[in-house]
Amino acid sequence: MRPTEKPFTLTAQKVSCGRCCLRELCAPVEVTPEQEELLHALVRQQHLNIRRGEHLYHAGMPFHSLFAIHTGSFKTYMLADNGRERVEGFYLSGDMLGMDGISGDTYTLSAMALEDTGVCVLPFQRLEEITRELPLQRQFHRMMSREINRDKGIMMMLGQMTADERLAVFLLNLSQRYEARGFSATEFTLKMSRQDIANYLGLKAETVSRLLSRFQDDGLLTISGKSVRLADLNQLRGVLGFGDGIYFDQLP
Amino acid sequence: MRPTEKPFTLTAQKVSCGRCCLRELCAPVEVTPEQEELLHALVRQQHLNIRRGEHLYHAGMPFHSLFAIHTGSFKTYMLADNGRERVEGFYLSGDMLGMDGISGDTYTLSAMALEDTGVCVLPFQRLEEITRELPLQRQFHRMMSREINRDKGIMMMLGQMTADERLAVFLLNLSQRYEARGFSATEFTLKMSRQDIANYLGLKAETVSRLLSRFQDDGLLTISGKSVRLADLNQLRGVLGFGDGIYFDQLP
DNA sequence: GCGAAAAAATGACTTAGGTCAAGAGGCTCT
DNA sequence: AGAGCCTCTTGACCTAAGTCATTTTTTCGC
Repeated sequence: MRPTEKPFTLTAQKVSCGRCCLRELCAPVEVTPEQEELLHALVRQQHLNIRRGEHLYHAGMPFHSLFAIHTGSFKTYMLADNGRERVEGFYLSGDMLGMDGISGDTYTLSAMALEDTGVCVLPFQRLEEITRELPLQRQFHRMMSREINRDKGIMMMLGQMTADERLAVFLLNLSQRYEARGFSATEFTLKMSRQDIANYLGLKAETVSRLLSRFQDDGLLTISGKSVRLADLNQLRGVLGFGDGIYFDQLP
Repeated sequence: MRPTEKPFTLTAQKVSCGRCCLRELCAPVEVTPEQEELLHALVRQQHLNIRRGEHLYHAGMPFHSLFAIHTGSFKTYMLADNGRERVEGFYLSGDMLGMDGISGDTYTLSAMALEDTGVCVLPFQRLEEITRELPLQRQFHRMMSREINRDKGIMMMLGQMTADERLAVFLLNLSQRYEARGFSATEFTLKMSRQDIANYLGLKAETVSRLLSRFQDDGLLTISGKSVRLADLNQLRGVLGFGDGIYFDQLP
């Protein structure tokens, strides 16, 4: 999986840090070069590399920072008292992670890397200061609200959709997000296990397996292990019987 | 349904506006009298009375304000393209409404009054200014994050819980929220229809009806129309088979 | 306070998705 | 490279919750 678009020059790479790590935060905002430098300074401050299967943070850990995913992907999940796990979301490069921690002193979710990853650490206090100084406060609030609306979309799904609708929404959403990152919208790798997908969708792994096979039989997609090729996006949208998109308010 | 605690004096009533409308925002923060006056000015600016069944805002309407519920309660819901409705939440007095609108220029949900209500209008731009000036920015972020975590809780529920667990969580959550507002934790009125409860919980109205009857047969509660009396909170918690509380991170 | 209309309760029956079990690939670690 | 362990797939069967239909209760407009 690699970008289908222009490769980065060295200068572009530097810019890409603002555009990539923090793109969710400052996407459509105009900042002066000095302000941009301020942001870069924040981002550059601390990088982390988390290996596949390792945690970026655990539920209950003291909250100090948000994280911008530079490369790789994460799942977030919570563990109920009785041990039931619930996968809350999948986060790709450019997504912001850790907003669950803002409301308290600790994170409420755990974040596990689905592959080897690189993240930028954004000390929250400093970030609050910067968003206050730069014209980013509104942007920051938008970002949080987007997270709220994303969750509303998932609730819609979990509350009302059938199993095949859920899987279709999931695939279309991934497709859309990869596309927004310059990757192919129709061919990508599922970094997460069937079990994780199922859990996220409120289903069982067997059901996801069966549905993937059925979608393949119906010519909607080709799947082999973790690699999917969406053969017919429109037909896949057809599974929903109506427009999609509202379900996962993603980046503008 | 009336507060079980001390009645308000006139002065208390004035204070109560900060404590009631905005309690979610500034609950544990110490503000100077002048700052408090600033807040009150914001709150006093515009009041609305919305009658049962009327809307406070519709999905798609331009976003300008948040709303603090002074008295009464609302449901928020979204309508999918195909007409399916999804109830997203129930909001009681003191709750903040409208955060779904922050991420865009319009509200993404609709908010309908479940009874005759009074709300304070909080122009968002002005609110952002105030939270920046007063030491409330962090509080405001907390409030938004709480909304995020609340949704995570609902997702947990919709994704993994059985019908009776869902209903038990729902009732316990309401109980807790009424208690936090000074009402009885065990006797209250369901302002919303069975249909709304069912929709919110990802069930069908018939299932909710049957479960309420079964809970009554099992001695967990007494229900008559819209009035519930939770007879045995612990037994109700027992339906969950484990601790509750994490599912609906409410006010501190 | 009355009658129409909506909401709620209840019963009979159906079904989508879960459960359990067994086999097939496909990674990882030496 | 090969053993062992996951993860995935597939089949057979089961059950929780949904659907549909009917009755009862509540609500609301006049």
